[in-house]
Amino acid sequence: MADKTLRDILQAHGLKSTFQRLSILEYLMTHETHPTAEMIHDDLSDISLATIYNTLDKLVDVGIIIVIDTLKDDKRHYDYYGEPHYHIINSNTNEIIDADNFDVAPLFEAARQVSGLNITGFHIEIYGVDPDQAK
Amino acid sequence: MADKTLRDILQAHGLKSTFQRLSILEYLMTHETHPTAEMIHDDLSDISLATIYNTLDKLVDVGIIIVIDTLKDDKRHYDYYGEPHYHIINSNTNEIIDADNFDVAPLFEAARQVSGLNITGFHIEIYGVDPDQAK
DNA sequence: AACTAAATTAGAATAATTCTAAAAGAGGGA
DNA sequence: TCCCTCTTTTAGAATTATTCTAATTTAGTT
Repeated sequence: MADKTLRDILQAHGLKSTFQRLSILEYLMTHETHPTAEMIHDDLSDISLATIYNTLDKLVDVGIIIVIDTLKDDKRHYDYYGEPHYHIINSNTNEIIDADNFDVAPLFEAARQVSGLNITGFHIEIYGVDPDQAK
Repeated sequence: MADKTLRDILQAHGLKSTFQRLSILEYLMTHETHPTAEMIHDDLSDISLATIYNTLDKLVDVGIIIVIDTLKDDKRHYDYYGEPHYHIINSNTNEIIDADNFDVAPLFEAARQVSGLNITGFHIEIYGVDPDQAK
């Protein structure tokens, strides 16, 4: 992961580059674990927890990452959002799978028709269970 | 709203009928406000806040209602889930619109293909802004 | 190199939600 | 109808993820 690229991403969204932001962004881009603020802080322990939260908020605001807060653990999980995608959550394990094999255009159009709004984004979570488990 | 019907709904999901559960369920069925626990407690002030939370958890567990916790206000909102539907959120006002003009079957099939899971449910939030507002 | 607005930080504060343990109630059976 | 047992309700305390504060440091520009 070239440092240059990370700086470019931040700059493209109007964010100053700092050691902390570069580290956190790289962390999110290279981990598929959908971590919480605390999990990031455990691994990047030189960065204060306040900065972890501040930075995550900023990255969410500009759309670089998104929040997943529909898990049962009462914590916010974060996900690098380079390309739009949806989430499949295994209710047996709470594992989150990224997927993009679905065209959201018809859904956007349906939402526009109902609401009259300009659609700007979406959050989709699909829940499932292991096929051999009762529920 | 016949009391009988409310009891039937609870019973069909294996929940005992209590005055508190009947009141909270009726409240959710007759309000389109997607209330928080606190909002429900404000209106049903004879019911303790602990019971509001306990009951909401139970109703979510059996699938009678669902949680919406992707708003910016850091509170959980609850929604009667008589029929499956998705949510359109106006980012200017945080208003939540219920909509069902979209067939989720293709999305379920896509998710099944990717994950191999038995799909059990979904949460969809579509975000939009008023057309005449920049963003 | 200096300047200024923005970012970082430690620690305190907040507040939504959960927990505890005691009292009340629901529903089934006799 | 009256127990009986298990579940539900409750007030208030406890928890904890997240936010706030105010002082320090830093990034990016002149």
